[in-house]
Amino acid sequence: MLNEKNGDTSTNWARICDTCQSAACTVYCRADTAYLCTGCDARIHAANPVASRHERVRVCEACERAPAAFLCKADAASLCTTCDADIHSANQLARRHQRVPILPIPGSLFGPLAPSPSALIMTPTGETDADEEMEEATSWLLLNPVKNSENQVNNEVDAYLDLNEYNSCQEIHFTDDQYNNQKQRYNVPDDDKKMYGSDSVVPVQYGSKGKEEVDLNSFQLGIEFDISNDGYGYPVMDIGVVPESRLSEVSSSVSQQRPSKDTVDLFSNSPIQMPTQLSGMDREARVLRYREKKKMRKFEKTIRYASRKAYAETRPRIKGRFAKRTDIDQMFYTSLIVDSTRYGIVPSF
DNA sequence: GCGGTTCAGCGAGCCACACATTGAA
DNA sequence: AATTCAATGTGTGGCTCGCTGAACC
Repeated sequence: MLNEKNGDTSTNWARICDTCQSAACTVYCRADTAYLCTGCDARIHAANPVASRHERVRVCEACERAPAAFLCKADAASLCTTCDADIHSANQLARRHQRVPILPIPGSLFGPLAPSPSALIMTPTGETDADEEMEEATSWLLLNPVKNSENQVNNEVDAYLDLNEYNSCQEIHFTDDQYNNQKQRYNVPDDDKKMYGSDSVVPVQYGSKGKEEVDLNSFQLGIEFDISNDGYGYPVMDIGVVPESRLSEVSSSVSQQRPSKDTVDLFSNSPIQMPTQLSGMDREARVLRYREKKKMRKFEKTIRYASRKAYAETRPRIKGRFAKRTDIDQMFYTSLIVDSTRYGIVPSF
């Protein structure tokens, strides 16, 4: 994974850090035109105020060789333009994956790198499991006002699809300036314009645009871009109306990371528009995507205690089951005896 | 069309034990 | 009220096995 010289594109090995030449790079610094590992990034960009302003972007999770330009929410992965194009041109379903531009990491924060956007999608920073469950339940319940037994399944499918597809169903055309800006930033091939346009992925530039416009665009798309304190911009999906009781509970912890108030107001004041008619193909694609997502959701697992995970991973097993350490010791002792007798060595304990 | 066989995929259950939680002293 | 201690409950990952549905004869 690491046996690769910098700049060598002949292999699929991950690019190694330009500085330490040992660890796999995790970010790309445009100002330095350098790929850096987490440690070197923190060290270099904490050196002085000028360096701390360098904009960095994460490295593509697929090829691990180029700066990530887009975040695919369906795959929960940060991808460079090449991998994004490759992966999302594979089939119609993949083509419909929603992707959002990745905003650069600000230089103001140091220490451990903030979690990757993809990780944030899975378990957004600062959110508890209860928050996620609430979001999920809310996203389902709010969009399934009528749940009778006869149409429940269809309603669930439709509602879930509609919520997620709402963005992509809209005819969104971002301006050439917007597109060119993003393209210039991430070297997006011209061919991708149509692709991203069809996917309704609107590059959002916080630097050049007012917050109000961004919010408007985000609402139109149903995407709320979260510019948290760590500077990562990532979309927060499926955040609907939060019950006030719960909102008050979570607002203190969440308020620093997302402008949830705006979302609540927008959604509560503006009824969500649902697509009225779906063509056969469209619906089939939606159902496929629904199943795909549901499958993914089923396998999603949140680790509550990392320490227990670490223990479980190091714990001895017999046929997959956790084994008593005494058993393992006994096995070790037995094997040792066998080996010892084989080589004529008598163990002394 | 029906019944039997084979195969693949999926999910529940199992295991030990560190750690969290709870209740009593 | 605060602290300590013991008892109980929980969560963790890899493997196996049984169930189910599809495919085939």
